[in-house]
Order: sequence, then structure tokens, then C-alpha cells
Amino acid sequence: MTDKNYHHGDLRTALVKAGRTILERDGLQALTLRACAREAGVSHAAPQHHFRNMADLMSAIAASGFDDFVEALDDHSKNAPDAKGRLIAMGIAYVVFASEHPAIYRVMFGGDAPNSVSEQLESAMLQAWNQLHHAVEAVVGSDQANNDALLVWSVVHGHAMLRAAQCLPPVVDADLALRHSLEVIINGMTLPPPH
Amino acid sequence: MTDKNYHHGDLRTALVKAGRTILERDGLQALTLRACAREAGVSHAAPQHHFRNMADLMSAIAASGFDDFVEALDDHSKNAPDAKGRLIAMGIAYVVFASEHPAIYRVMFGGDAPNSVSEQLESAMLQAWNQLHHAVEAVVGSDQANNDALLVWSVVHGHAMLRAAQCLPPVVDADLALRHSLEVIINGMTLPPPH
DNA sequence: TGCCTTATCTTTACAGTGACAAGATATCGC
DNA sequence: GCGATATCTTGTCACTGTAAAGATAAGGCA
Repeated sequence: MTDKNYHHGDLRTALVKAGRTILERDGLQALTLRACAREAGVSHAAPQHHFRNMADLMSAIAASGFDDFVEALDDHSKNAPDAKGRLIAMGIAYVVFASEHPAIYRVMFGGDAPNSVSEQLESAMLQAWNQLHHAVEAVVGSDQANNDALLVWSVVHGHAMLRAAQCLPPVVDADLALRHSLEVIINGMTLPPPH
Repeated sequence: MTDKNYHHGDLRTALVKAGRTILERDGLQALTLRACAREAGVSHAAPQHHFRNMADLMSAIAASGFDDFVEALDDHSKNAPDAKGRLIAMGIAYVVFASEHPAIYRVMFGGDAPNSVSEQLESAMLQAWNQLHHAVEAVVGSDQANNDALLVWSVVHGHAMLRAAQCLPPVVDADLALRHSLEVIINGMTLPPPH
């Protein structure tokens, strides 16, 4: 780390940071390899020594996004009084994160990069999953926790994706509908089946 | 429609068809304007007289996908014995369509093309929404139909997206979990809230 | 200290993309 | 039958991701 040119010091994390800046400022369509390099102040070919290709860089950016995501889920749910409130708060925090950071959210879950799920990304995703799984387990017990956690995950993810893609059907107050959805599925999960 | 060159006859629909062929055969990353032109046997600039830009073409392709989508939902649910069975069948058909045609599904719901929701696409989406809305209304009545329909939509959409993006958490039988999810939310929707 | 190996960054290049402009060709209205 | 118009082609431009080759700094070993 002399002063200027050559041997940036930690270009790898700088590129990830640059990518996140671009996502927040200019959106997903502006996220290119060369744009990240420009943002980081290096030549357009510099990233090749840290990421094999664009998909590899996006995988790292996604993993970085999952770190913040997990933190947001935790922050917004830890103060809830009981297990159900905690689960609802976590679900709402999920959608809020997706609404406030739609670009990185789409990178995280887009699956745009086929064969590029680095183990770093996989681990970050698993951490988020485990967090939700524990919150569900505290409500329904361990028997149905897997299936029910996937249900909760599907609801919030589907709701968030519909919002992000501007596909929400008309005449719906989205925030209210989300809370309604969470309460309905928690009822369905905790009440015994009818017959 | 002479025989060969010039004045293809109906290049607009031919380009949409070409796009769908490419999506099925080569996947989403292969869907480019020039590839569609090649597939349709015209020069790379021919599409400009039928679609203002790539987003416009993708919007038309998405609308075409929604037509098949609506048909699939109808086909797989019309023979169910009762309203609940019909709703469950429709939800499963939704995820099956997304699993069997992941590329066009992502074009339909990707929202990759920001300001390009043609009224044709919007109408096709609305048709799918109305179909689901009616199936839900037959189960829960018209009072909560809007909110509950959005809940069902979120569940199947989220589940389908997680599958398509290879983000399904481990140790889960996805088909079984989907059926479980649908039954749980129908329970939650029809049973009265606990207190 | 001085040199040599290595990692990192730059420069240059290439094929492919979406978009635009200008020219060529066929169809339609009169 | 002829001109206006819609449609298609050719050519071009800036931009992208990726690769190869050259330039520069850092670290290891005499």
C-alpha cells in the first residue's frame, strides 16, 4: 500500500464494495465488470486476478449482501416479546430489506449466474435460512419446522419478488396484505388440520 | 408472403416465437435481439421496425408466455372436485409450469425490463391474476379474497422462484413441501383466527 | 545489499451486444 | 402503372466480457 498505482492493497473487497455502490446508486442494469473497475479506480482488466469472471464477482457481491441481510433480520426481530411476534417481525424485515435494496436483493436471489454459487455464497445463504428456521421452530416445534420454514420463506420471498418486479396486483395495500399473510400462515401452522 | 427475402409476412410474431424457442433451447442468457433475428432468419436490425428495443421484445415474449401459463393453470385445475381441490391443483400447476419452463418464467416475472410493461403484458398478467383470484374467492368468499389471493400468489411464486434460482434449502422434498404449504394456508384462510 | 521470482495491474485486442442511420426492396393506394 | 410507404439490409458506433502480453511493485534468498 504505497500510495497510488499498482497493488491497490485489497482490490478484491474494494471491487465488491464498488459493485454494491453501483447497485444502490444506479441499479442492476448498471452493474458491469468494467463499471466496478472504474468505481474502484483500476483498469477494466484488473478484476480478472481476483474474480474468474463476472458471475464470480456477482457471487461475491451477493454473499456480501447476505451478510447485511442476516443482520437486518436479526436487528428487527430480536426485541419481539414472543416467538410469534419474532417471526412476524422477521418476515416484515425480510420484505423491507428487499424493498429498500431491490438491486442487491435481485443479485442475491436472482440466480443469474448459473454455475457460480461459491461456497462463500452458499454459506451466507444457509445462515439466513437457519435464522428463519429457528424462528419458525420456536413457534411450531421441530416436527414440521422444515416444511413450515420453507412456507414462510416462500411467502416473504414471493411477496418481495412481486413487489420488486412491479407485479403486485391492483387494489391491494401491500404492507397490510403482508401482515395478513403472515398471520394467516401462522394460524394455519399452529392450528390443527380440520379433519 | 412471396417466398423468401423481404417482407417476411408476420415477422413480429415470428420474432416472439424465435425468442421462445431460444429460451427453451438455450436458456435466458442466450436471449438476445440478434439471436432472435438469426433464429427468425432476418438481419440483426430487422426487429427494430416491430419492437422499439430489447425490453419491448421481451415484454411481448413475456405476454406470449402468460397465454400458455393461463392455459396451463386452467387445464390442470378445471377437473378438481371442489373449490379447495381446484385451488391446490392450480397452485401446483403454477410451480410445475415454472419448473418446466424456468427461462420464460423468469422473463415473465423477472421485471428485467423496467419501463416496458406494455398494456398487452399487463392485460395478460391481469388475466392470470383474475384466474387465481376466482379460485381463491370460491374458497374463502369475497371479503378476504384480495388479501388471500395475494397470499396464495406469494407462496407459489416464492416457492417457484426459490426453485428456479436453486435457492431451495437442504433436506426438503420440494413437491411435498409445496403441497404442505398449500394445505396450511388454506387451513389458515378458512379457519377463524384464534381469538 | 542486489537480483530474481511472483503477484498484481495496465495496455491492447477481439468477438458479441443493442441501437442508430442510410440505403435497398417489395407492397399498397391511387 | 406509378409513386408513397412499410419493411428489410448493410454499415457503424459505443459498450460489454474475456483473453494475451507487457509493465510495475513486493517478497525471498544469495
